[in-house]
Amino acid sequence: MNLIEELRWRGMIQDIMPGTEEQLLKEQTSAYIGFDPTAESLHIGSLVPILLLVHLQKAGHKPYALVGGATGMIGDPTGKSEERNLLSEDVLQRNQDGIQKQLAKFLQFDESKPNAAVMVNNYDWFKGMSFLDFIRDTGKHITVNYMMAKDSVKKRIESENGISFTEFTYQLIQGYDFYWLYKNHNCKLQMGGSDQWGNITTGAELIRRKAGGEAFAFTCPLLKKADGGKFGKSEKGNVWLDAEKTSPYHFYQFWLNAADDDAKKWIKIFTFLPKEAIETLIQQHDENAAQRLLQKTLAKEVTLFVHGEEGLKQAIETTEKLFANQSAPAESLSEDDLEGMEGVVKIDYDGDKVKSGIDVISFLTETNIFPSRGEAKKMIQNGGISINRKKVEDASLVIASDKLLHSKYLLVQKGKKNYYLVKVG
RNA sequence: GGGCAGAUGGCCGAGCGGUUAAAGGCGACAGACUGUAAAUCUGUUCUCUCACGAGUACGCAGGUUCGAACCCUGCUCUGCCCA
Repeated sequence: MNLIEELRWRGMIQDIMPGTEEQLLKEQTSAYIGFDPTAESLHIGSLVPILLLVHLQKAGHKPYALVGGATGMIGDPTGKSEERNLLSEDVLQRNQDGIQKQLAKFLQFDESKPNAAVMVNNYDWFKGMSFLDFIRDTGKHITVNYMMAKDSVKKRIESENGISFTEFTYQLIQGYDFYWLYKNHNCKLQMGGSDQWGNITTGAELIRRKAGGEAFAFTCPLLKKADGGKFGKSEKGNVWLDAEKTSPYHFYQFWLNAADDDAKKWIKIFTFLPKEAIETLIQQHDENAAQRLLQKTLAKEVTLFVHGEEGLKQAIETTEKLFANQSAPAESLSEDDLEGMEGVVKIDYDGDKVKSGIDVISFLTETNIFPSRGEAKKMIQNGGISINRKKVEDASLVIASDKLLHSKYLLVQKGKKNYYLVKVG
């Protein structure tokens, strides 16, 4: 299978410009994807573009990861119903640094290889450019009519909030990136999420008109969950690639909780398992879905890719302790089991209060598991709180020393999946 | 500069003098069911409170009224149209 065939089979191609496949077969091709520095860390939504670059590099082509230091200052109107707030420059700087660090982990930057990955930042070529230069040299090549026809712009023009000139120019700025990379790095291909199609074609158009060159592109579908929800959000919010922001355990849990239909799609996209292996897995899963073989494999592979062996090991260990034997009493967990649970929120609590006995509600608020007594009470009434795996039925329950595991721990559950280990000292 | 329309809880969106902490939907959280799924059903969803209750809230500032998200005045912002 060639690269495009492979990606097509994996469901990673949405739109593709004619000639792209031929170009990739013809020669080693340089290709780029841009990443917006909207946050300090990338999240799993950005994993798809990263994987595109990885596949590309594996196929012998040369990947360029572009960090949008300049475009991030403008704000992409794509998919946004209203004007965004601009990020301040120091926030941008911090975000760029964080993202660069992460990208470096996934691609091969070894310069002795001809297809070593390259990191670029579009701020480098925009910072010295004057407005007049830009509108004379670049703006002149693209008509406003062309720009307005783009979906992202059209929607905003029709909406009641309108679109600022700043965001309107976004596609030109991004288009210029493609042109610049074409000119300076012979980069002929741009990839991205399908929402980027409009911006990408502007760049290709610019290369055609301004340089008389030929450019190619393809996009991958934007992921949604089977229930229509946004991909990449868990109960905890965004799922980040940074272990500090989303622990390997929570990361692993995200994939483990994928719906069946999603798991079937995602395993193709997010793992490098070969076609036959995946087909076998899907078949096995259909025979016995309750085993969740697909989810387990998916979670394992992706966690390994992002967090490495050690992160995966910890994630699985914690998962097994917390979920494998749910009917087992909490007392069966050893001290090491409790201490070793990575990703579980650990809280220290005043031992004297437990010795003299404390009501659950005060306990839950003083440990900051709940911000207010009212909320804690409501959750107990809803049956959403367990302590040491026993559901708290009565809001007036008193916690005393006899509840402690190994005389110093309390395992608190908020809902089914949120665990807190309270260490009493 | 002129005219018109609009600004309601995380979002959408009703309300148009008292019964409105504000219908309905979405989202979110929890429970039951299950496979730590999906679908479904149930509960919760301004803040504080065990509770009774209290405090804030319908763009901002004033005013009319026993009483205003709803009426009046001024201001701010947004969209549309005209110059």
